[in-house]
Amino acid sequence: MADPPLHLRIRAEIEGRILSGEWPPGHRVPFEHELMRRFRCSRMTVSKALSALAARGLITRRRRAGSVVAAPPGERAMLEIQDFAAEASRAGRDYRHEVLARRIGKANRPETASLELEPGTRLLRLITLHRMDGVPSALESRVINLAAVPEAEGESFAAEPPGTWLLRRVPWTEAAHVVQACAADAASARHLDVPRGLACLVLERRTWQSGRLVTEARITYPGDRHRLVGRFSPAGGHR
Amino acid sequence: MADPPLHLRIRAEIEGRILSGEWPPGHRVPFEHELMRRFRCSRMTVSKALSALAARGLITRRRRAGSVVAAPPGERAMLEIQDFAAEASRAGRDYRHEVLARRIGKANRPETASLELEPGTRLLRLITLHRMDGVPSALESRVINLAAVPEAEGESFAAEPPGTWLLRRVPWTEAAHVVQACAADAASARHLDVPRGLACLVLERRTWQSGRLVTEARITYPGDRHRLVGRFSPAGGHR
DNA sequence: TAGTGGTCTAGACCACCGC
DNA sequence: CGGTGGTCTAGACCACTAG
Repeated sequence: MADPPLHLRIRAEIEGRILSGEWPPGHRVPFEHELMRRFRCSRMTVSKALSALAARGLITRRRRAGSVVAAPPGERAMLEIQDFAAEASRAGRDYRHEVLARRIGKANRPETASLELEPGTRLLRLITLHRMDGVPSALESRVINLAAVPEAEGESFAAEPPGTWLLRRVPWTEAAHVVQACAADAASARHLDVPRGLACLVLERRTWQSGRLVTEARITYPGDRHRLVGRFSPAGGHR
Repeated sequence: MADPPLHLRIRAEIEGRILSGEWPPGHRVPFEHELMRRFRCSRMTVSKALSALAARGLITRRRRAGSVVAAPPGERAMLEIQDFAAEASRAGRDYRHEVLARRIGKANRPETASLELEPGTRLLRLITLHRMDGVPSALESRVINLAAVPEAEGESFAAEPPGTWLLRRVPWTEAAHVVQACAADAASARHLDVPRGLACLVLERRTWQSGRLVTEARITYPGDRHRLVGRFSPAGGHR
């Protein structure tokens, strides 16, 4: 009859009271020994349930004071960023890319500042056009830190676009994103085959490994051909 | 000398090997009893460490087969969506809003379909303009499900914009977001005081409570005045 | 200072599942 | 079948901190 494990039932009960609003932020959660009595179990079991809730940010636990319902987090959006090839194959479309430019140079002044690089760091700069069924769907301008990914220097990125190549190869520990809308400039409009000035979605992504910048990408999507979407729940899961 | 708790040290060691790439996806993590011997501790302690890694999606645990390093997730962007008032106060700017339109009506056909509502559901429709230091910074078009939030019917939203009001009042369990770029239409351009056709960032957010739609908001930002930003690590934390 | 949560132990039984 | 992880117990000591 008690198919779900006890610690999950304890967790679900408290979670329900918080998410339903019955226990508002600041409300004190029962002490561990109270829950032990109520559920007739050992302290480890209630501790497991409460720790899971704390890990998800639903409650705050303090010694002596007990646990209280945490303030709800600020609003966040979790957006999926599809790999071009994966997105295309799911949609049953043909994906191709072209490397429009590829050159190696040293980080210039603004880059050393904004990317927090050592002066003189060697960078691989790439401009790549992504096509779905032959139609230009995104223009990517990317910088790869050759000090972090030396193998990239010998790579032409003809077979695999740089984003996919890096994702397979370099385990990243941190990423930052900026999303904004921009009018297509002359060069972007030409490559994407859209009118100059068209509203475009620009996604900038920087990726670090243990504090060192691996790559920065600036991807321009024609606004009417691309949407970033995501669905998730406040504490944890996305789907 | 062992200041960090043992279960955290076990977790950190395994985490390090995974994130550094030393243990690629599919690599078998040592069995619990191996870790018990290596760290000279009880099974509960190693189990706690491994469970935390599994909860973060870094490993997959299977009976009999042991634990293996999980495949890295697809790329995701976690973006902060600032509350207007909070954002303004942090930046030391003056925030105000005006409710441009407010009316109650029944869900029309496309809405019942796209929002998964019962036909005839009563909706509160709002159009709100947000200003920073007097300058229009966002135009919001919102629908509130009065079946889910009946108190909204008597609310004028003069003192507090609807997003903030709802966030304080309604605990939500699920949200979906769409971000895209659009050219400002005539009405948006007029309200936002920008040229018609300007590239704008459009954020759509739908929020549910236990499967029932609470609200849908479509917020238009002039593209040159707003950026969505976010920073996070692959397994868990954002900051 | 007393009571809370944080950590840890040394067992135990069980469900699952690859061999 | 046997070994794995999943769960749970009944204790223990300690660090922290509100009162």
